[in-house]
Amino acid sequence: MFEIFRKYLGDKTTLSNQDYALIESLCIIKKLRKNQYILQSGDVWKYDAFVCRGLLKMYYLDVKGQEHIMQFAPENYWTGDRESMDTDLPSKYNIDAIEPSDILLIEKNDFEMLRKTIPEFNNFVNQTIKKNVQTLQGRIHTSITLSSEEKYNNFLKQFPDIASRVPLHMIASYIGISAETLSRIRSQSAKK
Amino acid sequence: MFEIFRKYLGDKTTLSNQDYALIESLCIIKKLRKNQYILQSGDVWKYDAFVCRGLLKMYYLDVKGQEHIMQFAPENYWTGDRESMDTDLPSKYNIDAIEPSDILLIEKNDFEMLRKTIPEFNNFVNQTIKKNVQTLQGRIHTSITLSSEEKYNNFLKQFPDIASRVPLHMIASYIGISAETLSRIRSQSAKK
DNA sequence: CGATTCTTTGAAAACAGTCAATCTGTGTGG
DNA sequence: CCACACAGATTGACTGTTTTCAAAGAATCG
Repeated sequence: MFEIFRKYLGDKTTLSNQDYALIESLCIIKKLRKNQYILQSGDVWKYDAFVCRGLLKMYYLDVKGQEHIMQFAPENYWTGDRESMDTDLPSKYNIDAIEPSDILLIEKNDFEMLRKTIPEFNNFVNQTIKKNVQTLQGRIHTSITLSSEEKYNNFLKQFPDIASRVPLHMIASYIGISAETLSRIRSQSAKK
Repeated sequence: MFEIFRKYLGDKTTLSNQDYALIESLCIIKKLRKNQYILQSGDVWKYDAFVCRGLLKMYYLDVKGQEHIMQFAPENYWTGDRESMDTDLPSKYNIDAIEPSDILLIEKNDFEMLRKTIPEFNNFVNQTIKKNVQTLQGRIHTSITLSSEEKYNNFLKQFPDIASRVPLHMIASYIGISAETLSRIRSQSAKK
């Protein structure tokens, strides 16, 4: 299972076998069943999580028990609540597996150590953070700019793979509209 | 004017006079009149910009000519289009001054150099980026979770200073609703 | 003062949310 | 292997919210 992570890193960096050995020694392997949590609101998050296989979601549960999806994390994506990790405060969010998944966890301090000891790894992480910021900004942009229909089309364009793997109501939750509205939007679009 | 930046840095870091001298030598001072651009869509952004005085906004102009505000940057905030800077691609956004403003620009390469030569400065930048990520995530959270009224109240709580300095229609633009709707929401709230 | 920008208001239309019922497909246990 | 339960999707009717357009009132600035 580490092989997948190794391959991912190999695409983005040039690390020595020693580096890989060090990284591997710090990885905690976790196999998740469908619906299994890796974070529940109230817990403090202490890891960086890399998804090798499967699909997770991070979401907020409001007072009415409704789910608001902040992020989908398919294979080769990172997930976790950075805010909780950085502040050591309990998380507002939940993360669980939409599909049976394999993930790697690296403990916060180990991760920092890796960044300090392997400059290449650090550069790679900085790159990843930059991309992440771009993604977040893009989502804000679409959320204040686009109509519901445009948001949906944009989602399909941006995450075609995810769109076909998750139920419609989760896409609705992600873009911030009700499942019924999305269903109607989609049937309207189909007519054209 | 550098004094303001120095004070800001002093609050967050412990730098030597030498460090400050180096930083100052790379700062480009810019005074802006009201409505003056520092970035227009189509340009490539190449700086980190620190606001010493005044208030800027970063926004997207849609096909109808409507403004969608991505960020307000008052004194002691950073602004700029990181995406354009990181990718060297033309920006989609505009940045201009809502109030007469004084800003400091540090050229992208100089900024990187500072991060490499002054570890304290680098740590500080990393902290700032973390906070920025939290802010972005928080905004996504509110945008998919809250009603229009709640978004407005949340804005007032989060940015009371800005709320009193910008016209209502800019707040509306920032939270992603029409100016008329916000006007009505506000008069409703007043009744209670 | 005159011009511009900002805010408010009204009325109509478009849009989205809710609730409840039905339909569909899938998978599990008997 | 069937029947049933269950999760997801769709639809209708209704309600509530938001947008749009237009016009009129404030407020601000040179």
